[in-house]
Amino acid sequence: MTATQGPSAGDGDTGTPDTSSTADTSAPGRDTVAEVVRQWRAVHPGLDTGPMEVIGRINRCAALFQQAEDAPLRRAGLTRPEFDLLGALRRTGHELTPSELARETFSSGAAVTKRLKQLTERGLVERRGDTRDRRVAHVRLTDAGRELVDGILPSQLAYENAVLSGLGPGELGDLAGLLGGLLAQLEGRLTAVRV
Amino acid sequence: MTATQGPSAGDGDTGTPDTSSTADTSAPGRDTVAEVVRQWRAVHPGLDTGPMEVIGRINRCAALFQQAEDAPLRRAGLTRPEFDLLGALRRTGHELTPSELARETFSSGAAVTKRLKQLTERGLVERRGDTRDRRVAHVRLTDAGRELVDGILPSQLAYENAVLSGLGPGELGDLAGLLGGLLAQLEGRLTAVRV
DNA sequence: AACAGGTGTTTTACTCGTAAAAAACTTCTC
DNA sequence: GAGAAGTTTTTTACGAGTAAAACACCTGTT
Repeated sequence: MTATQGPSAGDGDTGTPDTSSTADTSAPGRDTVAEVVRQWRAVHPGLDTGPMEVIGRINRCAALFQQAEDAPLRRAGLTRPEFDLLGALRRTGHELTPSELARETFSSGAAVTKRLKQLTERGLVERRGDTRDRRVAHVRLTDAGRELVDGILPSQLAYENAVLSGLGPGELGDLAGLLGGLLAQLEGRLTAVRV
Repeated sequence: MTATQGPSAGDGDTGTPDTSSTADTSAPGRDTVAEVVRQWRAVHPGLDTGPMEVIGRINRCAALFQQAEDAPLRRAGLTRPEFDLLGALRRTGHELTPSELARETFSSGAAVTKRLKQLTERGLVERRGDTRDRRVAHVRLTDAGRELVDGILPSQLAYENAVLSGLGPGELGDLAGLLGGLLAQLEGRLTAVRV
């Protein structure tokens, strides 16, 4: 979340008139980001804090989600990256090579190698070598692996549902739409942009 | 981003009638999350993927932001957690104890200890012991530390601005508002909820 | 005053991710 | 075909975070 946004990111007051924005629904509890933004502005009065209020909140939300979702997974003896890997195999429905798994889970090849080693030892995935190209491996879920994923998934979704229960269906749809637009742009851009 | 959401999180179609949703159109740039949601639904037709589309996108956006923002920081020789720590000192404007820094940056005490060690060696922060209670330390920015933060901050904000430039000011405000509401609830809830 | 219990900070042991190099192959080119 | 160049996966070395224990110190009670 970058010191820029610290723990919190201001509500409403984004430069746009609050008129349209769901702005400060916030009757009861302002979020942590608001305070951080306030502090930055007190120190650097000229600052344009608009981006900070979006990015800071996204980062903070992500951190809270991760923390929350780790718990149900831990009960199943899995870490999030492990579940990501198993989930990729489950949702694609077919075998994947380590490289494909790396792409699919946004992690490095080395990390995938290590996770596969552990998951194989636990009997959740199996591997077989490619017959044509002996460099590549094909990884698939075992029955136990598939059952584990299918067992976790519903409770995971139920948990996510509970976490978002504060939002009405309209807000949820709005958020999904806005985030989808943002994400499409980020994904299209960040690969091409000189970082 | 949990295997649940994998790399991408579907657009629209959040449980709300598709009428409004950007659904699958897929014209130019669908985001990665959409494909993952589609895959999950193909495998588990009954699934309520609404929450996934929000949480998956938030997680993915956060990952992309972090990756993008790391670059400018690296140029200054700092990691994000280090910058978070310095930023906390800068924006509060006064000394903080290690525990306060841990709270402020959402990290563990042990992590703060290690970072302080490095930042002290680099001459960016200083520490002094409390005179009344000799357990506690007080940490403050050195001149070099303050200058470093102030030097990085504008470029960091400019960078964030560029990254979000695809959004109109209205959308940006809407997003900030919705996220603020969500975050306020998460922060109010997740501490009290039985995880 | 002594001690039980609490708090602030650091240390220890360990896990996990990463970048870079190494291995093991394949494919292209001459 | 032999060797250069590229690919897929694994290994190695290391940096960074965490949980739990250890330290160091304070405070309230008796």
